[in-house]
Amino acid sequence: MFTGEYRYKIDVKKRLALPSKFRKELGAKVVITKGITKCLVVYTKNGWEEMLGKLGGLPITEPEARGFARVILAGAMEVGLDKLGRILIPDYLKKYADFKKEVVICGLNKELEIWDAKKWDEYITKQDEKMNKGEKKN
Amino acid sequence: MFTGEYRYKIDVKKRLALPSKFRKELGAKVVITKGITKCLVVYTKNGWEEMLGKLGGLPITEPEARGFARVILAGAMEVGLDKLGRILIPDYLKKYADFKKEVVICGLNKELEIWDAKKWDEYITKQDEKMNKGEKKN
DNA sequence: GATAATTGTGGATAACTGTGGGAAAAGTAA
DNA sequence: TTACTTTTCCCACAGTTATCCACAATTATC
Repeated sequence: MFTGEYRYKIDVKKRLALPSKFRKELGAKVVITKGITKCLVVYTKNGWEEMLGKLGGLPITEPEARGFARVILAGAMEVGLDKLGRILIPDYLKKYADFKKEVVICGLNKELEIWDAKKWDEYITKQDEKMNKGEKKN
Repeated sequence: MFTGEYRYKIDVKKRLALPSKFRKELGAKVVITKGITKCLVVYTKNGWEEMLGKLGGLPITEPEARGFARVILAGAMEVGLDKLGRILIPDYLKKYADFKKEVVICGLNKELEIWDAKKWDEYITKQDEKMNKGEKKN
């Protein structure tokens, strides 16, 4: 079970350390793919299998269904953790999520999400305010 | 299992490298044919057999289905990988998919698709936006 | 609080692979 | 045949990626 918010930097070689707390649970390989709100999602091997199961047998002749499969499958990349627990972020995913240098990794129970730090800050501030909007300003 | 998005160039001799990750799984020969949305599809030997099975399941008396089968079958070509993992793209397929120099190869579980890079970018950007459309603008 | 262990970050080196080009072989046309 | 184009096979090189290691800063332990 993954929880919490962690800040890391992507280095010049596009490497990103995953929180050391999570490494045992993540295993040697993970699957990274596109998430909603232009962030990335990291699945464990098992988590990914489950995800694939939901895709199920798609009718290959349907452009609509095929389009969906394209986004999910072509977006996904299996990446190995190096000896120090880092993964490589493929270019196209880095671009998709608009990563600058600093990112936020957050635990979401079964999976992780990776956000560009600035985007996360803005997003979470907004969410915090929404949650507290009934409260008086002080 | 094929996943991810890779960019390659077709050289002057119409050769195209397939992602090195995939070569073991692809084997020495693959089948390349026309796909939906003016892209090309690459099957492994086994994948192609399966595909043939599915085509056989279609009602051959239906002009629609028969047309589909014609395009796929008449479009198909068995091509071998050279020592460096490259295949030759036949002229008529190159024309069909409107390849300029740069193409995108994407993994779709059992098969690969090859797109002209520019076309892919436009397509996938649109799909990405669709996936994120629930998001509020600010 | 001091020492030891862990971990985030950056580099260096070695291996791999994308891409281009050349030579040999095979096909074509005169 | 000869001259010329096209295809096939092989290799070279540059740029990228993988692997290993170092250092500093943080965290844990006693």
